[in-house]
Amino acid sequence: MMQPHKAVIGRDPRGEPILVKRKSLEDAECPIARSLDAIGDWWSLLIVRDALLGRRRFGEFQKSLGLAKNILAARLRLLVDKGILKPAPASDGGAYLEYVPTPKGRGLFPVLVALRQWSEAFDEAPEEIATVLVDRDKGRPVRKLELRAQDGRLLGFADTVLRPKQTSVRSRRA
Amino acid sequence: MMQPHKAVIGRDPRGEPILVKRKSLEDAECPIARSLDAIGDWWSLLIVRDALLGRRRFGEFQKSLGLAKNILAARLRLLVDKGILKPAPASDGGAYLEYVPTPKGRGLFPVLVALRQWSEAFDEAPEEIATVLVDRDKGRPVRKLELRAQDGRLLGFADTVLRPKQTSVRSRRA
DNA sequence: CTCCTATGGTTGCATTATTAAACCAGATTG
DNA sequence: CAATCTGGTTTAATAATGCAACCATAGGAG
Repeated sequence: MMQPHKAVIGRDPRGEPILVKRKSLEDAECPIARSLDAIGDWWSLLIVRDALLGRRRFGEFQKSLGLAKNILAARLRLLVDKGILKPAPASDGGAYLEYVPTPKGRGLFPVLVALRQWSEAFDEAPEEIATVLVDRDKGRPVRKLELRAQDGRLLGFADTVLRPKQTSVRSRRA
Repeated sequence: MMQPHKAVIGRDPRGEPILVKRKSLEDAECPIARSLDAIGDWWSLLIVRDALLGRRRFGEFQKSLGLAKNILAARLRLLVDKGILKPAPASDGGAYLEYVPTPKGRGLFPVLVALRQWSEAFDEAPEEIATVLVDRDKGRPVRKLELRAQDGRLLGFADTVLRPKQTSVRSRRA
């Protein structure tokens, strides 16, 4: 069985095994690092995207993404472990599991929208993008994501600042 | 018994075997896949985060992130290639390069905010998150990112739909 | 029931990526 | 001009990925 974050990376001069984790970000203080620890690999977010588009079954994901089946199996296990997908018996009475996004999984929607809009704005070949995200009611493209202050002012990157939380005597990393 | 398997997928002009490479997503039609092709690995987004926080130099990134120097060098090259960072002579007159975010790099700000807010909302140990993103003027936490329709209605995941773009008559590639 | 096929994986193994550490060149300091 | 700092590259190891083979279960045909 795979042990994702532990490995012997070598022996010291006395032959002692040196045990080191693959860099894991799960106990970082930075929330961005923490989120990347859950979904920061090549495939996880794409699986979540597919799940939010309504795909549910192993074969659907595999066909849609074209990734190796062992990798897909490992990723699905990870996403289930992290509470992003939940396994459920097949809704059509079939014999196999379905993988359904949890609220935590649906909570990634803004992340996916942000990535989409970044591509739309900065990609070098935007004409190759095949889809548009539209408002279901009116069928018109959505606006860009907006970040606002509590009083409603629209905020850009330069209008924000990262402040240490005051709850404990932690050293600040950023 | 299984035959020894060689993952040779072709031959280059000199007859050397072309071997399996990592999947590239750069010509996907999905803009999320396209963005992940640029910044979808373990470290790139964290480097961008650091750059947006004002870090500029190789040593600053390395100390902050704690990643191997060869990996950092490779990632910086990649981010420069993708137009996310731009190398510039050191602003303090020193001899080395600085890596400065371009507009495309600053355009990742909403992605970083979305990831941060996802952690804040769903992380199992949110008390370990050390910082808050605040409005610079008032010093108060920002609101959650908002997705709106063109007429201003606030949109959730279920209020949107992905629509195929109307493509030109000509290139209807399979 | 047996054979055949489809689905949903696991296993084996070659290749690639990541890592820590050693090394190195140019710039800065003593 | 030696020592040290900065900014990397090289080396050698482990971990992750990709692909095809293999397997287990379910359903249908004969």
